Amino acid sequence: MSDNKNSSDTNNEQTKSLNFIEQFIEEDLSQGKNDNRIHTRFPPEPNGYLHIGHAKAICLDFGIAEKYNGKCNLRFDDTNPSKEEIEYINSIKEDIHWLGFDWEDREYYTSDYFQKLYDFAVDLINKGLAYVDDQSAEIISEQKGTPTEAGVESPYRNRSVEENLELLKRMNNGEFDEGARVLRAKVDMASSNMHMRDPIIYRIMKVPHHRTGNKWNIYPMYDFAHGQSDYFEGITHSLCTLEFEVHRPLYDWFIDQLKDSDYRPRQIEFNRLNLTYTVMSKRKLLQLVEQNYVEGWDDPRMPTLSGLRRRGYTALSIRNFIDKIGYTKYEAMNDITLLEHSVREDLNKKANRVMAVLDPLKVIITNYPEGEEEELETVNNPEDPEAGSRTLPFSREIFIERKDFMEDPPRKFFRMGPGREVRLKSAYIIKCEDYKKDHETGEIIEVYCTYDPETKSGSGVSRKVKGTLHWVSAKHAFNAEVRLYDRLFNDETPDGHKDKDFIEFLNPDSLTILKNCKLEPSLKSAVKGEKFQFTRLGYFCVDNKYSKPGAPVFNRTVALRDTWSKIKKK
RNA sequence: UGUCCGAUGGUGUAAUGGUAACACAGCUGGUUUUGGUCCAGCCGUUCAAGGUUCGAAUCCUUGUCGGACAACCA
Repeated sequence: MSDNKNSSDTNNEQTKSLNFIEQFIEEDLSQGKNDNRIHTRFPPEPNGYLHIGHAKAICLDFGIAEKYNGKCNLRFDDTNPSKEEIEYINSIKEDIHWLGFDWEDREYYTSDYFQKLYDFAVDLINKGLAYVDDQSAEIISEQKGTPTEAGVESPYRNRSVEENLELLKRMNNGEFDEGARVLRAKVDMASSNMHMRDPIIYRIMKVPHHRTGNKWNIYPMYDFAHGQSDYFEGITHSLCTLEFEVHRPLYDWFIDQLKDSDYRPRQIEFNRLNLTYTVMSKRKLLQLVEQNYVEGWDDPRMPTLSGLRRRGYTALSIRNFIDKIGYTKYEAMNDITLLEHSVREDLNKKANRVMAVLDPLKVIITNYPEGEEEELETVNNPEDPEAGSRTLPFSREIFIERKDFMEDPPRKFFRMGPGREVRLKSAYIIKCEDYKKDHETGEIIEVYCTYDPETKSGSGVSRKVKGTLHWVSAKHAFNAEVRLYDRLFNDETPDGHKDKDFIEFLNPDSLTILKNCKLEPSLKSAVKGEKFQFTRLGYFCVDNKYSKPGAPVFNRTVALRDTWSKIKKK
């Protein structure tokens, strides 16, 4: 099964209304801006793994380029060598490809532009638009003012061009300690926009960079690098999240000093992805990893792309989900059930149905000849005729799900109980004649049934019975580990409480490991990443970390919709 | 007491001056050898008040509520 197969879902754009970004772009196109060229970029910082919120940006950046016959660059925003690692770069590239996008040969790094940015800084100094400030971070911060009060100008603001040039050179030579001096743009300390109050554009960091080594002792701030990098790359539309809206005037100010034509990237901000029952900030995800609340960035409970992939989510289901939630300027909270719906929708069409009993209860069919066995045919996927069929071994002793038997069942329980008849899926109708119980513990040990040989599946003889159960032949089943995942948090907005830390809302039952599951023999050869529907239970995927050849470990991606559990609650 | 940005069912989006639509969730019921899938049905006078207009979710004004902004992070 391929994750990246495009279905018609992604191709019905002609009937779909444009989002506000596409509208802006089509306006620009109709006005002939940038010679009708469309060029976007996805600019991650390589300081963590990509999560589903990044996927929203990726789908937009690459999607817009695809839709309008343009290009999308991948650019690593690597301006802070103290936080960034090559491991992250590799995972980011893998995740983008997995989602089904490609940047061809346009893999760029902000560090590629360090020299150009430095030259631009020198240029600003020469124009009297930048200065070296000798004050400490604390003092600079105090002088910045507040959103309602203007800041005050630094005493170093009007140094001579020569002195500024000299000091910048010495900063970069490593002659000063980290934090001793910074380079600031000379904009407006009284601006109502805090970002315009003489922002810091270079700081001293005596840290080797993963690409430039020890060449630099000063590194540009993000705000001094990002907009210009877009400009250097000829980006026409810089799409980013809402919080950068207030940065836009500063980016424009820098480009004003830099540009030599009418061209300038147009920044458009959209809402970030928020999901119920999870957290999305990289800082918080990093905390979950570092403090071992999860097993790593790719823990199947994480909203990271590697986590979702390991959980069994398909790339298409994530893309469809993102398509459904849309892009607006309203800070929305998206219901996780829509993501779950998207993966069920995709897997329903693609995943073969198989027999797996997670909590086994033995059933002995007393009138089935001892030692006899037969192969019963079963359809692989009723939603996909192409999927064909296979056979299932059947014999006198089988396992059913413990929950499918009740000693004293209520009226609406359509499963097995004393004297009741149920169908075994793709096999026979059986009737419960008796059962053995451990009176100490109350545990049901075995159930004794008779089968009706006339009711074999496909024989045409079928009485109406209310329930159909999944099962595996005891003799042919093999034991496997199955991991049931639930939501990582039991609160809708774990990081939305002012007085409580999000860690307090961790769901203690987010992972249940079952070691004694009975699986049909065909599953023995399942390969890493392969996806199935365990009949009546949910969608499961072969774990790519713990599985061994011949000994697959299964992750539950998502349970099937469960009407019975709702009836039970009433 | 600042600047910027928002507000349409429980949730997310659409309607771009002309009958408020779609999806998810929830609730009914039907089909079913998965209590799955599928099918049918139910669930909103668009934050408020004024204005413009034959006509306003849409345009204007004022207000209310929410978010962002004061890292040598990105």
